[in-house]
Amino acid sequence: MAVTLADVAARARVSAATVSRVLSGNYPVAESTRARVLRAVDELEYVVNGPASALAAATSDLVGVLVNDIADPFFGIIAGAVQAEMVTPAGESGRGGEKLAVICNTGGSPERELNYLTLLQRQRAAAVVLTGGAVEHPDHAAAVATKASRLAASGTRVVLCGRPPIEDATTLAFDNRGGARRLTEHLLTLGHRRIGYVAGPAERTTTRHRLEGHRAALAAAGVDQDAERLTVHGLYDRASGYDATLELLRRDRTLTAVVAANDTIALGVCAALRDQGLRIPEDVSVAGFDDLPFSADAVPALTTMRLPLHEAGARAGRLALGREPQPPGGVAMVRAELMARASTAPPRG
Amino acid sequence: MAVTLADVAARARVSAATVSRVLSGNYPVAESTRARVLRAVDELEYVVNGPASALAAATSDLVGVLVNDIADPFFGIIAGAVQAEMVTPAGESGRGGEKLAVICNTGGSPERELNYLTLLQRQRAAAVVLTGGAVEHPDHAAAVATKASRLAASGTRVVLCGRPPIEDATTLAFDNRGGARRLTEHLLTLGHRRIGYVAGPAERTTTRHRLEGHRAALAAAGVDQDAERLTVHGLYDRASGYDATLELLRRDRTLTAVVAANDTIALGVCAALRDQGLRIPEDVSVAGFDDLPFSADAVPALTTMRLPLHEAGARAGRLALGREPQPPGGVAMVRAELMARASTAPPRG
DNA sequence: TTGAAAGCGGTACCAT
DNA sequence: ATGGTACCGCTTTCAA
Repeated sequence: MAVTLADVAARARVSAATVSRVLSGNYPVAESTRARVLRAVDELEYVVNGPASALAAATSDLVGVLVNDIADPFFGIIAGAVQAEMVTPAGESGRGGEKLAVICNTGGSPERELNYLTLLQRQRAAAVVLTGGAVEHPDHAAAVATKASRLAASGTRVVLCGRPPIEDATTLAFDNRGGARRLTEHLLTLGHRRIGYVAGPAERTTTRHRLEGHRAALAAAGVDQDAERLTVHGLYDRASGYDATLELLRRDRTLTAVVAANDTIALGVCAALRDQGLRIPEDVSVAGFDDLPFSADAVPALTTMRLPLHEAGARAGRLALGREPQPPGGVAMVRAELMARASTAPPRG
Repeated sequence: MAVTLADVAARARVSAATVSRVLSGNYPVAESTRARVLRAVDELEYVVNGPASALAAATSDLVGVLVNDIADPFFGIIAGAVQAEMVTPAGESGRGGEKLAVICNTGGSPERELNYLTLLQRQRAAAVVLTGGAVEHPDHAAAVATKASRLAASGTRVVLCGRPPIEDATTLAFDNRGGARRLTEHLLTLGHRRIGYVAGPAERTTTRHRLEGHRAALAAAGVDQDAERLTVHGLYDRASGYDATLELLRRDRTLTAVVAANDTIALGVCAALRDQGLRIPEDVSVAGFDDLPFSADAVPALTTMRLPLHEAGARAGRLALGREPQPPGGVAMVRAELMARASTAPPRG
């Protein structure tokens, strides 16, 4: 039905082997035949059969990227950066040098995560990049580790981006704990003492680490007696931030600051505060995490920790392709940077 | 190296053919042997070789989703909805019924778009979903149409979501023109007469259609003499919205409203207005398009046209899988809904 | 209901 | 430098 290698070979009056060599460009071929082959390819509009070559070569040009929520720009930015690394640098042997980044949306579901890993294993993916916080349930963690080892064993590179290291994988770990700690320290330095915290889902590594950093800062300043009561858990979305804030205000109307586990939550926090007639930052200062592009527009007074998502994604992509040297020990820490805007305020009164 | 069908067959004491039948579930197999096979599969932790089966069956379980900018939630929402349709409804023949959605980020580049279409053709994708506005350059349009036909000819379903129809593809066209028209009509009804417009890149269908709708509304109200001068083009991002707004104010400081070609631009517009000391909506009303989740938080006073992105994506996914009947004529129009918030204001003075 | 065997379209080793 | 040719692992007639 479709044009095959053999058709091209016949037209170019060479063997299939030669055509294959021209196309993959990993073997010397006389310039004249090479030209003849390429012309035949063009004339016949030949397109390589991916599955066939993946089968024969025992490896495909797919790279899987797992994300928790593709509608969240946090993951969009990372995924986009990974994918951007997949295109061959200009000037290469133009033909088919690219990998195909497969972005898989797990929705944060452990089952779907494993499911996608299986799917990618089935596709004999060249690499898999797992992004974002991991679910901490022990069974699931073990299952993921097992799958990762199996993938690694079958030649698939495994890269983690934004979650704690596991064996057989290269890791770019985000400094969630340190970032959160410094964020809260910033508020403490401004004089805030009653600080609410809106956390993410309980069983996520990002949730736990950021909360730990926050608590550590409070403890160091000796103002952590109310920490438990001033923490509310929810999802990493706007609605949760909104609801959690109402709950926080119910528990303590005298809060002077609220820290959100990420910027999306922070937006909900701000909306709730506004609806309660509280001004930001005059009445309540708000801090977030990630510094997504719209954060500053949404709330000019928002203070956030900025993670270099684009760079992290790009690096993860290069690691997945084996284009960048492994970090020492297989683990690199990605630092977070404080974006304290001028309008962040000390507590009122 | 890896476990193969033959290994499973041997262990289950059946032929490879039988194992294949059990796994694909499209052929009667005795319950007893079926159980035996499945047990062998589990024991050996067998994972189907995707490329091999794609080669033999001449079709793969990949579905490509092309997006212009994966970091933009507009596309994230659509892509996520498409992907969500790929998982088999619970209760199905659990094993391997799922398709793998491949989200491809073109970055709005025509070359990359074609490139990805080739890549997907090479993978023998089961379907391809093209989302978002199309580039209008005639050569490129022709090239895309050709590729689409070729894909369709080789059994790949082609679905368009948010762009104008082409042959051999099923289309969900967004009502950009009508939506934009109604949006501007809303502002006119409030009494606005000097309305600025921040458009997207000139060669995009979405850009042109939305601008046409805006102009049509102005013309119908007889206030389009300044339309040309009050229109500034840019990219579909925040920075462009910011810069364009400064330019608009330079051209006419007495504007009472600004319409942005999408919500992301609208955020930049708002930021610029704020920085110029103008209040929203007291001094200048702002309207956007798409109503992304964060819009209302960012600017409570923002008026937008909401496109049902999630539903559109879900539907596109079902069309890609052949699970939903073709719309009559192969083209369905997706309506936009006006989200006029209470705080939208009539012009000052 | 099950098995045998011929491909599917490349790849890569071995010759020439 | 080029050709011949065994596979790669699964699907799918065709027979039994």
